[in-house]
Amino acid sequence: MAKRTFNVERFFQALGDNTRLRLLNLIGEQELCVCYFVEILGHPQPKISRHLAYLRSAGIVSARREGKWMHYRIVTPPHIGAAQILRQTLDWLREDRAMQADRAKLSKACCSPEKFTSLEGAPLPTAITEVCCEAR
Amino acid sequence: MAKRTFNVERFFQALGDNTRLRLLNLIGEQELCVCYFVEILGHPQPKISRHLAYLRSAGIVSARREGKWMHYRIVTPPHIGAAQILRQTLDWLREDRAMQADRAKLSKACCSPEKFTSLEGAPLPTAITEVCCEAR
DNA sequence: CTAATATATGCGCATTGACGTATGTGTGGA
DNA sequence: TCCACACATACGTCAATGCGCATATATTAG
Repeated sequence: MAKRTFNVERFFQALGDNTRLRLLNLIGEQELCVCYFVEILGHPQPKISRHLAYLRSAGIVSARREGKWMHYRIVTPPHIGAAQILRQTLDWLREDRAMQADRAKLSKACCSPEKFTSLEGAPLPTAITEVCCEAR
Repeated sequence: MAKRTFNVERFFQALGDNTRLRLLNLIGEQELCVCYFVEILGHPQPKISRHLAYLRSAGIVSARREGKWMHYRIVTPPHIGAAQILRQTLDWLREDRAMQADRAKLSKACCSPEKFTSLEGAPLPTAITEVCCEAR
């Protein structure tokens, strides 16, 4: 399914879109299902889905199905250079105001899911579960 | 002329094209004039020029006129994150076979300009002059 | 089997990007 | 002043991309 040969052009092209950068920023070190992206970014679901497909075709994320939900996580690219660049990009995003706001909203959604009716029944992200909810 | 506000999307989009990566690889730490790109890459001059303009619009390179020649060099982006990513990208390119071949061809063109009639009279690159010709 | 939910994909449209070809612009030499 | 040279830009074309909207697919519940 996913492209076999890692493509440098495709890699950078995938990073050349703000929506996709926001998605990557939200995923971070965890595994997230699509409904969170839709809720946090406030964009129509097909748009989110297509951007995730783009990231997948570029070999930057992978998808795992769990029942009705699709979980996305960041994949370490086969090339060391690309891996370093991806990590550095994520570090860079972490310092951005708007990206921080996105992550804060995600934390809130995980800790207080009652305020996000669209997320009722949605599986919690992998790592955020502890990070976020143990802190309370 | 060049875009005032550094744009992250534009930055990555600029890196998402092999021709532009080859140009950046050729420039490296030096200053090169357009005729070298045309000669080494073997692409039509307008194509090279347009890609250089793209890189310039993305704030990745800057141009300096010296007589008839335009010298291009890599600019350090204003954002630390972007600067690191750009440097890492250049390091990554350095390890690529095809990119090494490009640089080798450039060295040859500088050391033996008599074999590259299109480069007669062209100003030598800034740093390659010593690096390449002192070694012989 | 049917319905509902979560997600993916098809379609039409507008924008951008890459390319070749032709032409414009700036500079120095005759 | 006119020409040659180095480079940039305009134009037309075609492919890729992004988007909204509608619809298809997969899975689970009933």
